[in-house]
Amino acid sequence: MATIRDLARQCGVSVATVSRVFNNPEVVTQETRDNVLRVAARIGYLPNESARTLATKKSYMVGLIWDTDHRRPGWRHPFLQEILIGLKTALSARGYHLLMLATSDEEDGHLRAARRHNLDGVVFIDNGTRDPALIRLAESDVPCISLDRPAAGPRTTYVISDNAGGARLAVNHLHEQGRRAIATITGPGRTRPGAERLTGYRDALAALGLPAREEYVVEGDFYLTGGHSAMRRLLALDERPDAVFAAGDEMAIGAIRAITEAGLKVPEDIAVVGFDDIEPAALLQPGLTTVAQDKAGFGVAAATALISMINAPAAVSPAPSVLPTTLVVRGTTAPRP
Amino acid sequence: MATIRDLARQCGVSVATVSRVFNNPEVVTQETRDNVLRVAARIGYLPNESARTLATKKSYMVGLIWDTDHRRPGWRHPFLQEILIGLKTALSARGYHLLMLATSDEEDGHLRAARRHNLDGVVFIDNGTRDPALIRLAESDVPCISLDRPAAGPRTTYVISDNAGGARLAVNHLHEQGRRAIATITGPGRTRPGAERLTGYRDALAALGLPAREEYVVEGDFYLTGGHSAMRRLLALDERPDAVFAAGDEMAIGAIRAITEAGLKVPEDIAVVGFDDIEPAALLQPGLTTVAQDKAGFGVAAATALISMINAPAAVSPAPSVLPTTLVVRGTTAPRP
DNA sequence: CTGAAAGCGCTTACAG
DNA sequence: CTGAAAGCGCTTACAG
Repeated sequence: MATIRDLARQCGVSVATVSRVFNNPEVVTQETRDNVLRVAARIGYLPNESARTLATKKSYMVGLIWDTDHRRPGWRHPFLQEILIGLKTALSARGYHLLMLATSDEEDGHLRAARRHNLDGVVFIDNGTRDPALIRLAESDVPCISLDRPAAGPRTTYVISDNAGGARLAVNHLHEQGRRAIATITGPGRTRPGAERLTGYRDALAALGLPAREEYVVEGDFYLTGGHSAMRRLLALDERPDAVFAAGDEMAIGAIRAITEAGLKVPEDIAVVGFDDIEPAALLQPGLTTVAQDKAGFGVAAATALISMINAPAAVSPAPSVLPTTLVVRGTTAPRP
Repeated sequence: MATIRDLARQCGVSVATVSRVFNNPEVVTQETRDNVLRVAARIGYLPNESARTLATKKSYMVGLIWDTDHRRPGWRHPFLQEILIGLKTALSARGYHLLMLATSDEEDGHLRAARRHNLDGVVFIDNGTRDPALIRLAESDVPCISLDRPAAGPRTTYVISDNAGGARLAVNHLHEQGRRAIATITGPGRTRPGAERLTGYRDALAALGLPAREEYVVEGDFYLTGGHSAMRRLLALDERPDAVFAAGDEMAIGAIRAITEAGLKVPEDIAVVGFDDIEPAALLQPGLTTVAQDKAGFGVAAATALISMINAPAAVSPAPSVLPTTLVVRGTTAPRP
């Protein structure tokens, strides 16, 4: 591997000049610049990023903390994967690489990794909000951005969907279809998206003048099995709902299964709306009507906010980004017969 | 940030000794070792990885090349994601981080990135075999491992499933169910998994003494739409098959849809077997019988092979790993009525 | 516009 | 077992 010294020697200039050709080209004459570039290409010179990082304190690497240890079931993953791809693409476009950090069980493990590797910033994805290691990192001076979950710190912000707005879209749509007994299967109450979607559900009912029946609110877990058992509870009610808003597609699919098992039909007897628009939603028969999150938007918003923090002189946390959601109508909703 | 010099000063030893405490502890006395460690913890000393890499040429980072540009449709992604998680976990366990490389359009882009970042190795996932940039990298002295696709080079190997064996499992299972008119929807012929699964299908038919009818072999594209149209072709045959082996779950799902649309039933009229065991396979109704690939095994095998190459002195490519497949029986196959 | 020199934070023979 | 010194490959004031 040719070093900057080799290149300088072959060009008959100092290493400082070679360095300038790559980092500050406008300061060196056209002639030397061309020459250095030509020789560099010929001998295959490549700057050593470790040496650059050591000298500049800038790694152009962003850490990704994705706790893949607790192997949870379900279809949440495709959602995360799309976000991950969007993030990587957006970061790539601005010259940053993404370093997937090894999981660590020490409380300062993530922060240590960030410092050791001179990471310019860190992204959290699919992590618990209460994880002490994340809090530690978020509260440090390392620029951080959390996806789909709130997080706070001097140089920390987050990107989240308009969960309440999406829930209102779902309820309003069901109402337009003539449904009046609209139940909901919620996410875990402790999660931000779970809580916000429930708020949106309640607000929409109120705005429509529909009664708020507490027996129509059943808590799920964002997974298929939780949706299934929640739906069974709803089916056992004296006054069966004619529509269900499930706060996640997986739960919606579990609910549909419970409905079918009970000998009822979707959407004729009970209409179902989910949340997320994961890929299988379009492939089921009937297709799942759902509230779509802007997955690519997550990546772009996260990259933009993170890089602006990285380039900002001191502690400034941009406001959280709230991404709009859209309703995707498929076969699990239809006008009430 | 405390440096090794700060730490050495506070401990009253040389930086060399501090370095040894972390890299070669058995060579320093218990006493100094304990002292250095204690002070290090107190002042929060963290070794700078860029400096270490510069000095040692070892980064403990493995590059991941995952071409996410060509946004292909479908359910292939969950499969890749599970592999990715397995890989990351296996690498983490051995102290390696995974650097997701920015996509590049230069032919030597990946190789340059590997060299610039002092990557210890590189993993390819979901890339075309004929990509010149990958060939360039595979033929370099950088240890490389390709997942689910063959690749060759002085320090390159790959991990792949026993595709032919899996296909035989599928055909034998259909035969046991009393099916005799067994068709197949293949993957693209140019792909290794596509070609091998077709071979397995043919071999199994021959071993069972069933005739090889060329009209029962229809090429698909690994995606839902390809499976759908391939199935329509099969349904149009004079002698309709009573079973289909689709070389991918997505195609199987497309095939089921086509069968249903034709007014036929799965598995009564036509039994269907897929390949991959992607998550939705278990969630459809009826569940999809399929040949499962060992997704976690990919990650472990890849990490093991890669690290052994990294630690091997010179050019040695371990033999490719071939992972066994297993049949997962669900609702889309049943004895012929 | 360019060069000499110091410095980034480590590791590792080489002596002792 | 430990220290002094050189070296890894860059960047960046500071002079000129």
